[in-house]
Amino acid sequence: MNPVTQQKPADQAIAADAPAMRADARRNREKVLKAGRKCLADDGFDAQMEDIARRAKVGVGTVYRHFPTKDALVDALAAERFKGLTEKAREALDNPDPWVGFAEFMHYSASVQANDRALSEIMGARPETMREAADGSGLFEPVSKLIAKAQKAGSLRRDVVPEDVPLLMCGLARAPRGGSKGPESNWERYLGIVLDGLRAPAITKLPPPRA
Amino acid sequence: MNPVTQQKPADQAIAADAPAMRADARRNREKVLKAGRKCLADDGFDAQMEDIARRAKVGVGTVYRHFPTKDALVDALAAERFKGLTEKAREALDNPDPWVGFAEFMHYSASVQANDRALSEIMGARPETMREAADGSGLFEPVSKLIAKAQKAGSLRRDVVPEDVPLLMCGLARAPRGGSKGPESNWERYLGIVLDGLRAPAITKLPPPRA
DNA sequence: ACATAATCGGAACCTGAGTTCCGATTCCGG
DNA sequence: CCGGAATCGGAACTCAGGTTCCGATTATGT
Repeated sequence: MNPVTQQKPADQAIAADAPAMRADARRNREKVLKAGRKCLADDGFDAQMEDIARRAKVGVGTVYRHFPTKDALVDALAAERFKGLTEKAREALDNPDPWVGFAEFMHYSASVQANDRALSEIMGARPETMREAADGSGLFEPVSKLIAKAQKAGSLRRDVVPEDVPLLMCGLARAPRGGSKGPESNWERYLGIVLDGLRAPAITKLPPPRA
Repeated sequence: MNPVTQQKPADQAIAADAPAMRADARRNREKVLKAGRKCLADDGFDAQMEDIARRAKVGVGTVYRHFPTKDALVDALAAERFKGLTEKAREALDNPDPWVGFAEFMHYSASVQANDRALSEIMGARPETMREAADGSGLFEPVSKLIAKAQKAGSLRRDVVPEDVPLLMCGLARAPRGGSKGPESNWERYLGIVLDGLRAPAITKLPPPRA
């Protein structure tokens, strides 16, 4: 209504680098991030802002000063995790054995999700957020190379395409919490099965990927 | 406070068979069930009671008369689905080729989940409900036999145990909604990979299953 | 057709959780 | 050491969505 009403910058986190952010502010920002990591990892998206604030020993208001929205906080932390994935994918590219590199990446990816419920929820139920975070961290490129390399070496089945990766990671995302409740689950068994399914030569013929 | 306060029968659906339920009541019950199926399939657990009521052309009160709680309704419908799975597993046992029978069961399981968001959410995020529904429908037994048979025939890897099935189904649950949003996703590709991973002989050694 | 009781419908209520607001507090340059 | 500005904290607000309530409606036995 008011002509000067300004939109909230659509969910972005408040700049962390700010030319001159007061020292206590930066300190609190870190505390919020750390608390957020822990709470979101434990309770997933259900984690409550108040819990995060309490754990950070800070008022809710402070949390909101740094992250205008719960989603903003979640996104920020998701971005962190994806950066980690991307880094790992790059490292894996250096592995002399392309298959081992690929497998290591998958293992890392699964284990991260097993320890971070929020991440696994994003992977499994929020394609939007996931796409953004993945793009933002440039995950696609190293993963594509990883796949191409392993296929050229003849160890990865020929019919998987880079676009399958989100799908695979989603499956992995779900598995961790499958049967039992403990954070320690049987995800490594599941991963083992999927990896064997990804080896060359393929037996089951896959339908063509849908855009 | 009042000494005669009576507890709500802990989430059970109201008996459907009732000795003498009024005809319109039974009719409405059906309408609610049908609407519930559709809404839950589309929106998962987020489906709203009012939407269900509206779709059933009925008031919310009526929904609550038949199902004292949203969970009760969800449970009731989950039970239906699990009954279907169990039936399919029994049929699969009759297949002359144990591997084909097993694969068919997995395919059915995945496709049901691809078309029912609520079911896939239960599989992926509510071990409790899932366990109950599975036990209630006796799913475990035919599945165990299916596995044993396929292993004896030498087509299914030796190191999978019946307890892995929930895990596998969870992964399948997640995959459907992986990358894209459309109800039609690439789940069949994912299933193909997992099936190949389940074939004998195993390559990757799986860690022992955790209770 | 009538009485009675079960059933219906949907407005109103309640709770939980994200978000806003503003007086109190803390930082930092002069 | 001071003053102003940025930051903090947490009470209060808002809103969505599950659940309850009760007068109106409708089915069923006689």
